Amino acid sequence: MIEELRQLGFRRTGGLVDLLTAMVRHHLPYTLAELAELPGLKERDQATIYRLIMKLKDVGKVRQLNLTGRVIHYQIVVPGHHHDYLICETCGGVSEVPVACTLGTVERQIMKRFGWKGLHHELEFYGVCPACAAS
Amino acid sequence: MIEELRQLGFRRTGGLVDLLTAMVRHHLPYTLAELAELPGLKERDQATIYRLIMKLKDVGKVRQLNLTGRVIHYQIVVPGHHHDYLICETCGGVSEVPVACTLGTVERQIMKRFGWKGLHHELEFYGVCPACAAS
DNA sequence: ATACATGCAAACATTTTGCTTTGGC
DNA sequence: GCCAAAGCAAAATGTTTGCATGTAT
Repeated sequence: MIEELRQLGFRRTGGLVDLLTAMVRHHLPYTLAELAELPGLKERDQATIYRLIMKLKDVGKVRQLNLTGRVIHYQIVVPGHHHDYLICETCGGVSEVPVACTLGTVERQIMKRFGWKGLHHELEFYGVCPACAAS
Repeated sequence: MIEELRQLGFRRTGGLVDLLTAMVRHHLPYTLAELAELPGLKERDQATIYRLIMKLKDVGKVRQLNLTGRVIHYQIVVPGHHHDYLICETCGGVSEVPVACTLGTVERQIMKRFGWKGLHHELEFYGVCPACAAS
């Protein structure tokens, strides 16, 4: 993957390697602050991580998720994988929806009928998780 | 509608009336800054609008949308209406998806099978709008 | 050698809160 | 008169940028 990025003008720096390693491990959404706490990134400046994330976003390797309004989440893009999210409005927890997503057809429909390009989507379900509902 | 809110402990203040009037007019998503520019709200303090929005959110009359990651949008809830959004990554424009949404069944499925309560969802399609694609 | 990446610090944009005054009930 | 809402100003939070230094190519 690093090789692929080098084709795109990236340098093989310690920061890039550490960041990709951390993000690929579970390919979950992370905030900038969470990334800076991950093993291998603890010593790195958040500004550095931020700039790497922006570059990876530009080439489509990272996707930005607006899950909460207060912090931005970032997730590594794994080809063939799609994610939808379940967010608890009480505890703020984020998990993935254990149900297949069927919006690909809608996406293609919009591109074809209305002339949009490069569509992708973000789907979040908000509510109260079982644990919070119990208490 | 004001009457309904009074049952919930709201006072019939000028701010509340002006805010509801502005938000109901087109029932579109607005940022706090945009709300403060709307007719009838120009003279009101943003903190006042903010606190009203929070109270309305608490009772389910307003929904928060995390469309961009940098600013939060708020939209009045109109029973029976549901909205999905098309967001241009180039110009930042927000429009509504002119296609019916079929996620209600998924929602019920998640509540039933996994024990979540009070689910609703937010769906955004991101891409490049026809106008930006042309230039 | 050169250009890009990094670290540190500061600038920015928004959201959120404290406190005093005003106004609804 | 009492308690909540409004207005003003400041604090808090998270994102983004400037600049000097280090490093990959």
